[in-house]
Amino acid sequence: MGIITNKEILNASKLTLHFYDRKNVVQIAKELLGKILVTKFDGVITAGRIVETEAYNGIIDKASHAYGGRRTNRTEVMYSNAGLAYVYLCYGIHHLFNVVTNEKDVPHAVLIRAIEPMIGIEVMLKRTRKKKLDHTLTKGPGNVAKAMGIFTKHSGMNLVEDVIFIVDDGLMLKKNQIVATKRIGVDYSGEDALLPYRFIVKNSPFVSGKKNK
DNA sequence: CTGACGATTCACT
DNA sequence: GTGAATCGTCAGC
Repeated sequence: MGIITNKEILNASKLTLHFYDRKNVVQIAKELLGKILVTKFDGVITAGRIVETEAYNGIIDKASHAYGGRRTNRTEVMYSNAGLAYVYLCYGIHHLFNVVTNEKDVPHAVLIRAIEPMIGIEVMLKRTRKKKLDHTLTKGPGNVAKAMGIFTKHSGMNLVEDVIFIVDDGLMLKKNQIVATKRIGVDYSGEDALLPYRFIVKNSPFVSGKKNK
């Protein structure tokens, strides 16, 4: 979806608290498509275009860790102010990166499920121990966090700072490039598993749950 | 303290 | 399509 330079990333406008603190988490998940996720650890920048997200709609969403108002050490960050990272370990192996939305005490979040690598591909390959770039590098939430160098220790980090953040370079997706589907891996949540809370950029080879390898 | 399990990925049949 | 990997979290005792 286009080349971008290091400089352009840093000149693009970073999403602010105002983007994250809105009430409609599904709308935010949709709007995050096309934005650019950036990490800058010790001056090393990696970045990729977001092409797949999922909304988790707080205490009424059976698929959410915060369903029923469940409040634990792990999920506490979702109850914080918007614009923080919620990162947790899944299956003891994978670190999953989410963006906390809505106001304090409303535990909404958006899971970033896939990006298209743009900057720091060599670094991403090293982090993931992969030999060459293909769509498995950043396809699926576990792979996104791994390639971007995001771990559970980053949970609670403020996305308005300069370490993990999201920028808008002005790319506008056409309406017909965006598809809504049911979420992945949440079959345990009954009828809520059917909600159209997953958003993907049509035809992106980096979107999960597709053929190829 | 204990046991069950997960917003996944990958190798293998 | 099936199953293993691997460990922090959480409910229950």
